[in-house]
Amino acid sequence: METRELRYFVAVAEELNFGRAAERLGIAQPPLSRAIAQLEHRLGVALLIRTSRKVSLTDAGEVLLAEGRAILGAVAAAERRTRATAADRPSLVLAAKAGSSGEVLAKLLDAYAGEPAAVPVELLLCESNTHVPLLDGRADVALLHEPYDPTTGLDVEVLTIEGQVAVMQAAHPLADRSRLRMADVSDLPDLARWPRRDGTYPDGSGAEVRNLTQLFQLIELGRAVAVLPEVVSTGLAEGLVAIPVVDAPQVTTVIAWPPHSRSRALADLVRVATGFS
Amino acid sequence: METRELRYFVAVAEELNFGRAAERLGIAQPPLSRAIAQLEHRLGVALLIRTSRKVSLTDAGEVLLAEGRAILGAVAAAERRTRATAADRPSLVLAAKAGSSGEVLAKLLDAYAGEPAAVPVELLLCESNTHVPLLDGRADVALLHEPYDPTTGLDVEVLTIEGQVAVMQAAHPLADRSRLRMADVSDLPDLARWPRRDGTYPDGSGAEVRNLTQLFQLIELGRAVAVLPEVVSTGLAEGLVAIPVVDAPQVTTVIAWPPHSRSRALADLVRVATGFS
DNA sequence: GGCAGCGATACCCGGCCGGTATGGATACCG
DNA sequence: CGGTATCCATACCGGCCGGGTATCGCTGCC
Repeated sequence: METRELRYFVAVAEELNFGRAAERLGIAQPPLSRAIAQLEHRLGVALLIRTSRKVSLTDAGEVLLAEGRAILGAVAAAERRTRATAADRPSLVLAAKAGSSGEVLAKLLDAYAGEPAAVPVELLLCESNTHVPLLDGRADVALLHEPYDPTTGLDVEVLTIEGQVAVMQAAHPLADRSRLRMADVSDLPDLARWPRRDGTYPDGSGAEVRNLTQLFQLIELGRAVAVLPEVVSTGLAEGLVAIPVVDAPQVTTVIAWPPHSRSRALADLVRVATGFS
Repeated sequence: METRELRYFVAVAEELNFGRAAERLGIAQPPLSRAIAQLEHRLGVALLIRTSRKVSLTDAGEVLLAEGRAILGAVAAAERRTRATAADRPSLVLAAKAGSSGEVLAKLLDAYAGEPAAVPVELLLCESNTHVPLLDGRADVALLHEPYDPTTGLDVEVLTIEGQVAVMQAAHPLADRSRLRMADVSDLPDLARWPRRDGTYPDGSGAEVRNLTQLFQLIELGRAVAVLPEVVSTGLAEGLVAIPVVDAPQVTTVIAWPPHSRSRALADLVRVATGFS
């Protein structure tokens, strides 16, 4: 199986339409049809079900779509890492969620900068999905938060473990409580909703949010309530309160990197990061 | 980057000889030279240093070799899994070390067989490197032992944690001790040596072993001593003794599977496995 | 200095990838 | 119910590129 075939198949599987897929790939439709047919023939497996009006995936096609995406990401990452090594890139790229982990991040960068063999660290601030740049090679290392970020396929070291707090306007009915339980907040009509892994949102009446900036804006406007790691309580904006949620799942901040990394700088950074936990 | 190019590069990087690599690939040497040159040109990166007598890898080449191996494994795995799905393979393939984990394995298979939606489980018994068939798609799930098997890039659940025992002939000088420390055994001249990840053996005078069958034969012949998980003490052969090594690292038996697996049968098996821990 | 080993270069051929034109099936609509 | 738009498959053609053979150039080594 060539990556070209995988690129073609993934495009068709995502578009479920040969014409649009061909356009996206920058080729004409007939060669694409032929390429997919050849791939199916060589695998001896039907990947797509074509009616003349609709294209859908077989079970095998679903599997190959998932595997293919992962492989294409790995190939892109391999190219980037190879080029970065050749260019003797004198910097580490660290991915982190914008607005989150500020304290840990600052301490980490400070501590690492004091290392004898420290190299410049470039920050890649993500809105969410902080693990993605790690998988496709745009970043060398990332700060992730379990259980919210997926860490499958990565090497990780735990940095901090913390409880969670409910953040809301001081005027909120619950704002005078000293502690809360999940049951108190889980049914609130204004509880913010985060997207699931597949990008869809769970049911509910709360605002749909995609990142922390957005979320805090809504909270300050009194339009949302959210349960967040307790580190956010430091430096909370005027008029907001943070109330411990005693039975919320613990949030683990981890430093993560792709397996079989061989960079000295990365090893140093991880050592420093785990050192001051 | 096409997988063809990666196959070619990995072959050359492993052989460090264009002629042999070409032979291994089943093509002539000149097209191989050209393909590698094109790959380097497209990447804009030197991967190999050729003197007319010797080929060696650049740093970038080392990186691409590691990444390339992983990618080729993933591609092979993707093909196998796609075909397996299409064939509606009614079985799970479970990889385990031959001779190890016998008890856990039996309990697991029994418990799973009692599930309502159980499918036949095929066993793939490995001499070692039990994780390899998982990465290249020959197995769906494996029993691994940390810290001895690498689990990077896999999803795992812990099944059992146990101490280790030293196994030796009853006639061995240490055989009458009731407990041992690592210091007692680590310098024994007949301590069996396991291969490292790269296949080479550490220095020492003990026998070089590759699997448990081999090892037990040597121990029964009085030619070796080994430190093994305590589960081996049950059902030990006549004339052998197992003595707890109190400060040996704990061995964790885990059930591992490739990330983003979507099989119902696998999910059931994992649930059953973690259920009776 | 001759030789053997090894990678690079030169050149040719055939297959395959990609293009255009067109056919066939189906849903939709007046 | 016929016309039409949509969409995938087929047919056919041309150019590129991957693979082959022959050969050269370089470098240790006997």
